Amino acid sequence: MDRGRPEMGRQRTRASSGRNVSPTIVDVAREAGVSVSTVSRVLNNKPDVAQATREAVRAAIRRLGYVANPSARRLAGGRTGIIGLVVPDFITPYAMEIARGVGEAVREASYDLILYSAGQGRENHRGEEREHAWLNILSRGLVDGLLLVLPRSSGEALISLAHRGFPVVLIDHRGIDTDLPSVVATNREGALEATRYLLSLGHRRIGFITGLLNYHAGADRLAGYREALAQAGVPYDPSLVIEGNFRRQSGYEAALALMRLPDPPTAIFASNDESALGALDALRDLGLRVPDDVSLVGFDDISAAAETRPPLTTVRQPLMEMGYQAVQLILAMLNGRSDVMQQIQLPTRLIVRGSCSPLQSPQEH
Amino acid sequence: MDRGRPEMGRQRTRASSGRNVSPTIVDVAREAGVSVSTVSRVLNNKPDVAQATREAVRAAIRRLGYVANPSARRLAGGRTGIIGLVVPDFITPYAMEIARGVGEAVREASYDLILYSAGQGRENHRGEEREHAWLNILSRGLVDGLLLVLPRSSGEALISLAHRGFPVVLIDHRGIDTDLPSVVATNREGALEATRYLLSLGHRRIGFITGLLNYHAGADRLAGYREALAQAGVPYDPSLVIEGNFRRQSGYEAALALMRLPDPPTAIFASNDESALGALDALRDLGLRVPDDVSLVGFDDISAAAETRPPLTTVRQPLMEMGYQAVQLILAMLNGRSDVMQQIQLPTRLIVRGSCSPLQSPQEH
DNA sequence: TTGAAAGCGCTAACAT
DNA sequence: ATGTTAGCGCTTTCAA
Repeated sequence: MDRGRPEMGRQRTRASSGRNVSPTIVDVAREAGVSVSTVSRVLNNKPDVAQATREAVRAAIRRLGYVANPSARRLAGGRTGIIGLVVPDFITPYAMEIARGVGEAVREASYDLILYSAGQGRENHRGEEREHAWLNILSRGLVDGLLLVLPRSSGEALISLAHRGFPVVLIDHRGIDTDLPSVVATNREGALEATRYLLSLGHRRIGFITGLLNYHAGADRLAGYREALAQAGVPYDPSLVIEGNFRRQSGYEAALALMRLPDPPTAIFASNDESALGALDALRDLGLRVPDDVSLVGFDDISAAAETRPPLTTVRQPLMEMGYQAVQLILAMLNGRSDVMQQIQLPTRLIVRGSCSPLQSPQEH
Repeated sequence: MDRGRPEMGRQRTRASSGRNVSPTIVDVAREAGVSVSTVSRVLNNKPDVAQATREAVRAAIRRLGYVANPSARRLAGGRTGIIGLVVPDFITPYAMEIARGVGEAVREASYDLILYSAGQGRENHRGEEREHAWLNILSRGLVDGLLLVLPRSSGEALISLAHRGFPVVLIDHRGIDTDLPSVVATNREGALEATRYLLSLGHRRIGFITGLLNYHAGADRLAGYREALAQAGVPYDPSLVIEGNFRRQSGYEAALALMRLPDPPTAIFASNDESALGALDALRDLGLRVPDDVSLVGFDDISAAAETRPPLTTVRQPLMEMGYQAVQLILAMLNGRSDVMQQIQLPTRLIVRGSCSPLQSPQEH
């Protein structure tokens, strides 16, 4: 078959034909009177380009309003300058607070940020499967590195991604046992401090509303609670521990259950602010006053925590800072230091506001 | 120069050499024993593929865990199946509420969603310029269509994008005078209704805290306020109108200024809930009771509005619905109906809660 | 119904 | 210091 002279392609490229929709690197090259490689070089700030040439190319770029196509860039093995952030949803303040820290750090580093929500349907059926597909998609085509908040993907998928050399950092990861780079808060210590605080106020019957216990954060907070109790010599009473799921509604129901106990607690520690907010609603519905009748402590310090009545005493988790640090980590990896295998742990801090008061010992009356 | 037999390329492609990092279409083709074009056909659900072949390819895809690379896809002129949403920031409930509606609609249509924040620094220096660059980037490489909330880009850039045939829908756009497809709420009518409500309660001196007046939403709400006043025969008093910027802090300051007037208003209408929240703070700091001493109305009905004390009477803007409708619009465009040039306008609705009360006419005492 | 091959816009060897 | 060219993974004519 005659396929000779293929260089006389039967079809002219779009770029070399009439007027174009959007300028390409070829247009810039022609405009500046140089080759595409030279344009590529100045685009990527490579050395070995004469100063005059460099400026001529820059001028051409400006004249044409040229912006490089990131897909083509990545496809050809280059960088997109974009970092991806995968969050569980676009709604909870928790995730958005992290996104804020990420956004700030990313901007400082002159990267751009793209957000993707893994499964708007929370914990639903195909959530993990879809996140799996997305890891693939994002990592292969769109971004230079990936930050995952509360990843739901199986450790295997993530690990293989990372082992392929793709930069990944986990933020507040769940029970994935791996040595992937990650950023977490001192959940156990935070819960320990909060429980001690309640103990120091004289409380002995302290209700605990758990989070999802298959999350590291959930399990660790429960561990901190138990540890504080043990250290204080207060026996652990399983009936005071109600399993929740971090959601406001579950906090409401748990608090109701707790206060209907024959011997109800005098204080409640919720595993996060959202469920503490739910507990607050329940307490109010029960006609109980906070902190007079029962003390309440949350975890996270989302902005709503300061605005409840009374304002919520809570354990602050440095969400923004966690996002910020995660970016620093991934930046290091992006800059070749693939040896980084750090697990950053950031300290929590008890924020005392108005939702707790000393126990009024009934026997003293 | 001898460049004969180019088919004996001196370098084997990565895909055809040893084991691969991530399976490509070539791998799937080999696995299924067909050509890449056939794989592409089944990938894109094209006709003219034998049922048996189609299934064999599907099986191969499943076996390999293959996921198509969207960058390559788009570069080659295909679809990515991803829709982009550009929001002013990741924080304000306003934008996130819209994102929620978008997320829902997008999922229903089996598309995926990517979020980008145009200028986390709000209204800052290079905000518009950066958004411009992003329009280019997103539209050329990453997504099939773009939804813009409160676009800050010059109309020109947007229009040229749209004229190139790229699907764009504006949500709650600013003063861009264009006939691009867009979704907005009935801002003027909403403000009209709210003001009438205050009027019906007997209020005559109604303070107004504006939003940014270079936003359509801001200007239209002011217009609605003035129109209601005019219709009721109440003279317009410029000293009762304080310019704000939609932010909580500006609402605080405006309310302060309003109440320090020699003849202060008996009711305040803020251009959005966030500034109404700020006004509420100011009123409280001033020792004024809402609604007894002064009535207050907001706009938007963000979720926090129902949780203030007293709960805020406000004009509900169907934020989620706006996002949802915007997706329907872009979907229509994506499906070839490039004739769609609709301006969807969604109705607002007054939500009466506890922050307003009838005017206690002092002269009747 | 299937396959071959030409691009899409870009980067990275490899030449010069 | 600059140009040439071979891919990157995919879609899409065009042939068979």
